Amino acid sequence: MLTKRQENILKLIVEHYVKLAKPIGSNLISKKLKCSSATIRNDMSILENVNLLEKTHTSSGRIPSEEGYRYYVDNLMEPKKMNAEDMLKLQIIFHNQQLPLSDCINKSLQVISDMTNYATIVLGSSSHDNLLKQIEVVPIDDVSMIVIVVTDRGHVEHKELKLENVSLNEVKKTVNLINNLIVGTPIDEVSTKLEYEVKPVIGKYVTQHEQLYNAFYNVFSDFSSHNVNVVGKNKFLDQPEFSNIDKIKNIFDKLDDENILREIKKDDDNNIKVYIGHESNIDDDVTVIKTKFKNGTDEGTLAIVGPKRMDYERVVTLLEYLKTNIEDNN
Amino acid sequence: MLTKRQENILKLIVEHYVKLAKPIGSNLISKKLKCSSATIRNDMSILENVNLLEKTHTSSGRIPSEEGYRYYVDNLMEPKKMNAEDMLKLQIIFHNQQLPLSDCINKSLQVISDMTNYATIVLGSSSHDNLLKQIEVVPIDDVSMIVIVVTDRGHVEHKELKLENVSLNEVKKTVNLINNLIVGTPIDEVSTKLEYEVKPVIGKYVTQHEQLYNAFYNVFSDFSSHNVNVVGKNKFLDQPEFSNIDKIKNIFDKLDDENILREIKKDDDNNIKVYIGHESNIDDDVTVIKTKFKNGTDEGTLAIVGPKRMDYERVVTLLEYLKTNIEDNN
DNA sequence: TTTTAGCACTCATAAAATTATAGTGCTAGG
DNA sequence: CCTAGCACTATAATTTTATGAGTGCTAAAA
Repeated sequence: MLTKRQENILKLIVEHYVKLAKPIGSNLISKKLKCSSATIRNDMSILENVNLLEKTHTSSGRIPSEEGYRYYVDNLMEPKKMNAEDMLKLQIIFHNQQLPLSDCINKSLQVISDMTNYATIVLGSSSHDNLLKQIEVVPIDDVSMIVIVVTDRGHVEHKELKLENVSLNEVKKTVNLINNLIVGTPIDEVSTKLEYEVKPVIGKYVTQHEQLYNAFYNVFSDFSSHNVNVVGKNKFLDQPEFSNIDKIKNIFDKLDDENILREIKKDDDNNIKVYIGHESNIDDDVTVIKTKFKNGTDEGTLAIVGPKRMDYERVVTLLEYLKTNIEDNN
Repeated sequence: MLTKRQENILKLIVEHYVKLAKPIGSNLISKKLKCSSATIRNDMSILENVNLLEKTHTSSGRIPSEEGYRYYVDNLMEPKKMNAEDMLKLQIIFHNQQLPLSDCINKSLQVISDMTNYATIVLGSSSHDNLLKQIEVVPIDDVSMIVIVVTDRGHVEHKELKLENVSLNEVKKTVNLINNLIVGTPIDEVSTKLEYEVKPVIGKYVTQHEQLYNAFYNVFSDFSSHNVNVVGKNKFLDQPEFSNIDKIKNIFDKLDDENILREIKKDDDNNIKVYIGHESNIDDDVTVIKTKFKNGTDEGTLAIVGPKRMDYERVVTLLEYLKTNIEDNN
C-alpha cells in the first residue's frame, strides 16, 4: 500500500516524464513537494521495489515502469475538463448539422491527431455486421462495368468487372435477382447465399448465367469491407523513443496490418480502455487508448495510438468527449 | 569527351555503388578492368574533374554525382531482357483475362514494390479528364442516403448525405434531372453546371429544391478524385541512406501530399523519364522513374520511387515491360 | 519514527587521444 | 601511356579522461 506522498511522487514522475522524455531525479520532485531530495529518494527506492518505477542505469533518475503507468492510469490521473481550444476545434465539427456522422468522426480524428501529435484510428463495423442493402451496376463500355455494393450502414464498395459477350440486359436481370433474393444478408455470408439461393435460380432466367454467377461471386468474396482508417502515422516520427528506424518499421508494419488493428476491436468493453506497452500488441513503447461508440446502427471503435510516454489525462478526456459527441449526434 | 575506359569505370562505379552503398575504390575497379589501380585512379580523378564522380572526403573512394547518374542513365546503362522471375510474376497477373486493367495495375505495382524494395505509385486521370457518367442514390434511413458518382473512366466516389424532411421521391427527381442534364460534363465543371443549368430548372420540378441543390452542390465540390495510390512507402525504411528520421519524415510527408505527386504527372513525355536527386522534387537522395500509359480511355502515370542509388537498369526494364503489358491488355 | 544534510560512489555522456585502415595523389621508371 | 611504390590523409573504431547528474547510505536533527 502506497502512502499519499508516494502516490504523489509517482504521479509527478509520470507527468514530468511525459513532458521531458528523460529520467526524473529526486531534486526536481523535491521542488514540487515540500520535502528534501533525500526523502524523495527513499520513497523512490520503495516505489522501485514494488516495480512502479525503473532506473535506466544505477545512478540515473527514475522512469515509470509499465506497472507504474498502469497504477497512474487506474488510480492517479484525473481526467478533467477539456482544454478550451481542443474543445472548440471539435465543437466546430459537431455543430455542423449537415455533416454526416462518418465525416464528423474522420475530421475529428484528423484534428485530434494534429493537436496531440499521436496517431488515431477508426475501425468501422466489420463485414459481419454489415447487411447487404443494394447493389447497382453502371456500364462503362462494351465489356466493363462497375458493380457498386451498399450496406445498410452506408458502407460502399465498388469493383470493376469485365464480362465479354454478355448483354447489359442479362446483367440487369442478375442484379435484380440478387437485389430481390439476398438483400439483408450479412456481407460475409453473401457468397454462400449466392451459391445456394441464387445459383439454382439464375439458370432459369438468365442466359449467360455461368459467367455472370462467377463474376458476382468474385465481387462478394473479394469484398474487403476494410473499414479502417489510420490518421497521422507520421506523428510517430516526432517522438524521441522512435528515433530508431527498426522500431519505426515495426510500428508502421503493424499499423498497416488490418488484422492487428482489428485486435483492438476485440475487447467488448464499452468504456475507455488503455493498453500500455506490450498490452498494445504493437510495440513495447506504444500505448493504445480506445473506446467503442454507437449511434443508431452506426458503431465502431476509436483509438489513439502514441508512445507509452503519452499524455494519458488529455487523451482520455479527449476520447471521452469525442465519444459522447458522437453518441449524442442528432 | 570520355574515353571508353572512363565510361566503363563510371558504369562500374554506379553499378557497384548501387549494390554496396559505400564509396568505391580504385582497387575494386582494377580487378574488373584489365589495368592497374593507379590507372584507374588517374581516370577517376578526370571523372571527378568533369563532375561525374564525387568523394565523400579527401581520401575516400568515389561515388557517382547526380550528373554521374544522369550520364549513366542517358548513355551507359543497357536495359535488357527481364529477369525471368520478375517476368513470371507479372505474367501471372496479366494473363488473368478476367481481371480489369485497374486491378492488374494495382497488383503489378504491389509485386514490383516487393521485388525491388522501392515504392511505386499509380496516378490516375485527374478529375479534369473524368466525365460524369451516372449518379445513383441509395437511401440508408429516414435522413441519410449515399450518393454514388461514377465517371466514364470507371472512377467511383461516394458521399453520405443528410437531408431532413426531404422525401425520397424528390431526391429521385433531382437525381434524374442531374442524370439528364449534366452527364458527360468533366467532373471539375459539374459544380458550375449545377449552378447554371440545374439550379434554374430544379425549382420547377422539385419541392425542396434549395436543400437538395445545396446538398448535391457539396457532393461535387468535394469530389476529390484523388486517384492516387502509393504502394510500399515503408520500403524506404530499408535503405541505409534514409536511416535519418528527419529525411524519412520529409519523404513520407511528400509522398502523402497529392499535389507533389501530381507534379510527377505534369511532364507530357510518353516515354520513360528518370528524375534523379533534386529533380525528383522529393529529396536529394531520391530518384523517381515514371512513364505514362494509355489503354483506350484508361490512362495514367506509373512511377517507381526509391533511393538515388537505385538499380536503374532493372527498374527501367521493369517499367517498360509493365507499360507494354498494360497497353497491350486486350 | 520520520526527515534531512552530507558524502562517497556510479554510470552515461561528451570530448580528446590513439590506432588502424582503406583509400588517395604523385613521382619515377617501364 | 601505364604502373609500382610510397608518402599522406580522413574516417572509423577504440581507448582515455573528465564532468555531472543522480543515487544510496549514514548519522544527526526534528
